[in-house]
Amino acid sequence: MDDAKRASLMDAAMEEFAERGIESASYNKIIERSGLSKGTVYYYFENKDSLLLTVFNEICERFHSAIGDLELPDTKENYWSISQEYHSRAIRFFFENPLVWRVLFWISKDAPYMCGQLEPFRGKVMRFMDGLILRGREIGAVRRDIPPDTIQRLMYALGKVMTASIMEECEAERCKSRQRREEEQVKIEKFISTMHDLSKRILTPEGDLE
Amino acid sequence: MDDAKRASLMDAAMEEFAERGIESASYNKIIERSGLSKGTVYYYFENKDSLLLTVFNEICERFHSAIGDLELPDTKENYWSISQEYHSRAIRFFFENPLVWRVLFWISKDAPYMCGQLEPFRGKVMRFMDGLILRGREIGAVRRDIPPDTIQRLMYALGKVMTASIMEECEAERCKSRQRREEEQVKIEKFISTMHDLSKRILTPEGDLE
DNA sequence: GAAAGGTTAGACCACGTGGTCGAACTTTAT
DNA sequence: ATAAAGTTCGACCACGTGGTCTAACCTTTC
Repeated sequence: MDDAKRASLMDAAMEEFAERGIESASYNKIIERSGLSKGTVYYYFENKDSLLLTVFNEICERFHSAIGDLELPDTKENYWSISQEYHSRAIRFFFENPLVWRVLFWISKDAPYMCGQLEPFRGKVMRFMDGLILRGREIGAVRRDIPPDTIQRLMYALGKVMTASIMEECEAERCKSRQRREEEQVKIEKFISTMHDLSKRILTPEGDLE
Repeated sequence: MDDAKRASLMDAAMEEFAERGIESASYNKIIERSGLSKGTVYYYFENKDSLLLTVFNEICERFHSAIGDLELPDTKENYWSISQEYHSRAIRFFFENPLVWRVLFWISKDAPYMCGQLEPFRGKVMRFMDGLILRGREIGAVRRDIPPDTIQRLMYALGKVMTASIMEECEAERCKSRQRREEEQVKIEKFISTMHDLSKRILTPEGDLE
């Protein structure tokens, strides 16, 4: 498929998905937005799901390359600095790609709808985080009295709520008082440390609480 | 409207909402499920939204009367016992009304769709929790470095993830090994204390961490 | 008993949806 | 130059949706 066409289709899909969510997004509307014809789009993507798969894959790759390589920690002390670095990179990426953030936000909501088809791609985005938590358990940085998958969900929920809060706040500020970029950076800085504090509090095993 | 008819409509609506979520629920399907005719239902509820409003109101009342009256705490020590009592009652209620849990789950997802029309009713369910957090701030039981509404969202997310986890777990156990009710109670007991521990960790102000 | 008002039933409508299809156009291979 | 393959187009279809409307049916009132 022609690069320009592909790009305009991806953009249209991202916008539609971001605005209306995965389930509510209309394939017809996406096609309309892209400026391509129905025949063309259907020629390459038999339905909305297969298009979503491609969009999601692209998102995952962008995210993955934005995070770069981070090694799993091998000591407790190591754990927290790596965890913080990860949070830091992730939040910065989302700040620079708000559309991606919204699409992921919706995907995490509508997840059951795709019935696990997205799992392999989700893996790319989440593998590190999942692995981090498991490793944390092994080296004693993460509590063991809560099942790993519950911990994972907790951390995703934490990330989601906190990121949504800070993004909304900055969005609002930008609208009304067009705050300077540096101020925003300070806020993000503080946000990251709050995130870090929270995840540390939640994860630390009983005995290690100071 | 006839009581029996009203009840069958409410049941149908609850089921449909619980299964498919608020947005995806089909008013047509609800009507069909209820066994009533289109004319009848439209005679009382002009659209899906107004039906949802009624359903939600009923849920709120049930929840509210299940929780009963709890006073807001006036000391730090008081705070945690009341908070735990609230969690305990809420989780027990949801365990006894899984359908209600699912509907609320969806509503919290699809909330923006109703554009705040549900707010006054939500108030009934959440007022105590919201008030508790604010009071906690005042009496120094809850940290002040995170805005109250972010804290609230955090606590809802925490409750949602944790409740979902425990309910899924019990559901699964029930299916495969038909575990005894007492075992389940023990699990719930443990779950409540974990919830309590988590919320305490998250909320406690910096200086007060032991 | 008849008129009036409240209630019920379901045929009907317009619309947006996902999806198909054949004809036309473009590119490539022979 | 011609045939074949690849691509594009948009009219078209069946379906489920929210919602309307009239004719009939009760129930109450006079």
